[in-house]
Amino acid sequence: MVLDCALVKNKIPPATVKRLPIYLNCLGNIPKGNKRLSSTKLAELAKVKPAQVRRDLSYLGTLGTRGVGYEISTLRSQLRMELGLGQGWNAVIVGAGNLGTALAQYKGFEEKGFVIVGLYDTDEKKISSKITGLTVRPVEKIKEDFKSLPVAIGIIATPAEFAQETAINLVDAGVKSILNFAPIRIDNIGHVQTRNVDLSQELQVLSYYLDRDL
Amino acid sequence: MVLDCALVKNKIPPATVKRLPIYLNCLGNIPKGNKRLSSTKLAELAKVKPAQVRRDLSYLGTLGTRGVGYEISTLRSQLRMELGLGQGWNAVIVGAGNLGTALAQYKGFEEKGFVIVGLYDTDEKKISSKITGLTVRPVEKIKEDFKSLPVAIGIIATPAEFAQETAINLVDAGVKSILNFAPIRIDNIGHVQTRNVDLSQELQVLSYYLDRDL
DNA sequence: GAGTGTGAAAACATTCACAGCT
DNA sequence: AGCTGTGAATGTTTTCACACTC
Repeated sequence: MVLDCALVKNKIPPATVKRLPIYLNCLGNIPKGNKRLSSTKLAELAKVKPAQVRRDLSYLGTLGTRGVGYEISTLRSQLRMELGLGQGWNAVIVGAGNLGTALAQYKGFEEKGFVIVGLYDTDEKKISSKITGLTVRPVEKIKEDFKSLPVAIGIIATPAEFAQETAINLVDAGVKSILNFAPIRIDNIGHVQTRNVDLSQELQVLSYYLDRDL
Repeated sequence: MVLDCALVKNKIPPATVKRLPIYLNCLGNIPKGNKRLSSTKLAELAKVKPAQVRRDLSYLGTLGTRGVGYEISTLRSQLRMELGLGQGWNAVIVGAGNLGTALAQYKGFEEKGFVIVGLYDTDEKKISSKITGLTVRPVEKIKEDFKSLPVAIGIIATPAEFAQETAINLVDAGVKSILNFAPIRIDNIGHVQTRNVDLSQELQVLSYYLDRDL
């Protein structure tokens, strides 16, 4: 018989994890003053079925009140906690081109509790310039910089050909996970979780549905 | 009994559709000279199980040769055709900020058969400037421009507050689908398929797994 | 022998429908 | 009356395992 270790967190299904950020986002768009909301209302905002909302939220523990609904502020902090967004993860962006700059300026990040603490590039012309209050630093300094300020997440916004070596640098410097926007797949390196975002992928999926639906 | 209409395309499950662009991408990274590949090899490149590859590809019709594998060039064109990428969809980008510029320059798009034919903004200072060979035009001209050159896909890269009205403009001008990068959800408008890409969403999912895995 | 295509099983995800709380 | 939480039903996706082809 397996020992029921106390550290085993109640596992939330991946499909649900993907929706939690959406719910969190929807809550952000609700006018202040509203204190509670029902699964039906949240479902409408998030474009899912009410039963789905209830099932998803039930994985976080019991949050709602029968007959009444969910208290918005409680729900918000529960979602943030569950997603691990309470602690303000430090992140850096490698690649200060248009994509890197766009990401550095992207509203969504700070809002959700990610603090961009560094911006790196190899281009002499960009180094030392300032973008959104951050000074662009040379990539060689990554490891050194991380000694004084540990960074959990590395975001790759370099051209495809430098993405792999950038990933290795980041892992070497100690990041815990990597988000890659370069149009090339990067594999998990050791224990470091890597997620690849292919900006053209969604467009291709759209394209598939373009000729069939209706 | 339901009439078996000839127009009914053999439906491909959504989970499979999402992987087709990944396979296509993997094929692009194979050195020329290789003529065939096995499901095991492709699975390795795409980070899925071999059986998954075979099942997915089997939805496209019989493509492989038993005992031999799949012919790379045939498979490529089949994937492109199935995804509707053969015809070079026209697309425009609204919002010529950093994100819009990054998207305009993004290698992945042209490669996959999307042709960015227009770039629009409201900012006087940006209008008439050139980005990657495209002249930035005022958003008011969208409808007029589309009369001479029909555009299937509108890409929104504006700040959140202008995203909704941009979507309405695009639909009014005749796009068939919309890809939204602004950090706000846009609903399907009429029959126009809308897909929302939240750049911070993946980061939030990463964050969830940051404290549990290992 | 090597590698596909596919029934059948297993795992996972969504939805229904209703008991139970406020 | 209104709305949650959840067993049970249904639908979808993944995986296994093997008959079949080259």
